[in-house]
Amino acid sequence: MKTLENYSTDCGINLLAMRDTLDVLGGKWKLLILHYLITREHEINTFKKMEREITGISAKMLTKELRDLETNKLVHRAQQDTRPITVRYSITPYGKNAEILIQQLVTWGKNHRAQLTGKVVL
Amino acid sequence: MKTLENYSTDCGINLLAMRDTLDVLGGKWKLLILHYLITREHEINTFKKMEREITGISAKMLTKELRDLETNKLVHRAQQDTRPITVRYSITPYGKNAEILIQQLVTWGKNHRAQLTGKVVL
DNA sequence: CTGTATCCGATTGGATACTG
DNA sequence: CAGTATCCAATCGGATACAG
Repeated sequence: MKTLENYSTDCGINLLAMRDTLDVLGGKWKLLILHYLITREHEINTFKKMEREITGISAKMLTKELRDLETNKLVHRAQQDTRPITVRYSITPYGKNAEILIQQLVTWGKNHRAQLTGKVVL
Repeated sequence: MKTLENYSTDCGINLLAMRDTLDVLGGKWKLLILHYLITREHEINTFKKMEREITGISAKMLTKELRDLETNKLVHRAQQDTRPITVRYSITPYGKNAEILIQQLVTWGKNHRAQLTGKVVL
C-alpha cells in the first residue's frame, strides 16, 4: 500500500485518501457491481445471474472484479454445496458504506445529463 | 451519448447515471485534477505548475484530461497574452458540483485505510 | 454452474524529442 | 511555457475453449 511520504506536499492526506478510493473502487465495473449487490441484497445473486444482468461485463472481468472486492471485504463469496456448484455473492456490512458514494455518483450523473440537455437540476 | 434503451432492465436509470459519471469523471486523474483546482481556486494554476504538483502525471495525460474536463464544462482554460504563452486553468462554477463527490471519496478512502489498520472510523 | 487458460487485438500511458 | 508527435511497453479486456 502507498504511504503518505510520497504525497507530503500540501493537502497530501486528502490526495492519498482519494487515490486509495480510486484504487479500490475505480475502474469500469467495481462500483456497478457494488450497486448491483446493494440493490439486490435480499435476492440470491449467483455468478451467472450477475453475468447476465450486469450489462456488458464478461466472465473474466466479473471474476477478477469480484476477487478484488472480496479481498477488500466489500463482497462476500459463499460457495454452495450443490451439484453443479453454485456460488452466492452478497454485499458485506462494510461494503454498504459505499452506498453513500454510489448515491452521489447517481445524483451527479443525473444532474450532468440534465445539464447537457439544458435542464439544470440543482 | 448513451441512451436509456440499453439499460431498460431494473433500475436502469440509476445505472445509466452511474455510467455517465464514470465516463465523465472516471479514470486515474480527472477527480484528482478537479480536486487540485477546487482547493486552489484562488491561485494561478498554469499547466507547468499542475504538472509539477500533481504527483505522477505526465504532460500527455494532463493535456488529455484537461481537454476532456474542458469539453464537459468542468474546467476553464484561459490562454494569456504573454511571451512565452502561459495558460491558466480554473474550476468552473459547474465544476464545483464535483466537490461533494470528491469529499465522499476522501471520506471513504480515509475510513477504508483506518479499516485496514484496525481502527474503524465511522 | 463457476470458473481458468490462452490467444490476441485494442487501449493506456510513459519517455523522448520536437514546435510555436 | 504549453503543448504535439512518435515510439513502444504494459495492461486491458473480449472470445473461445476447456476443467472441476
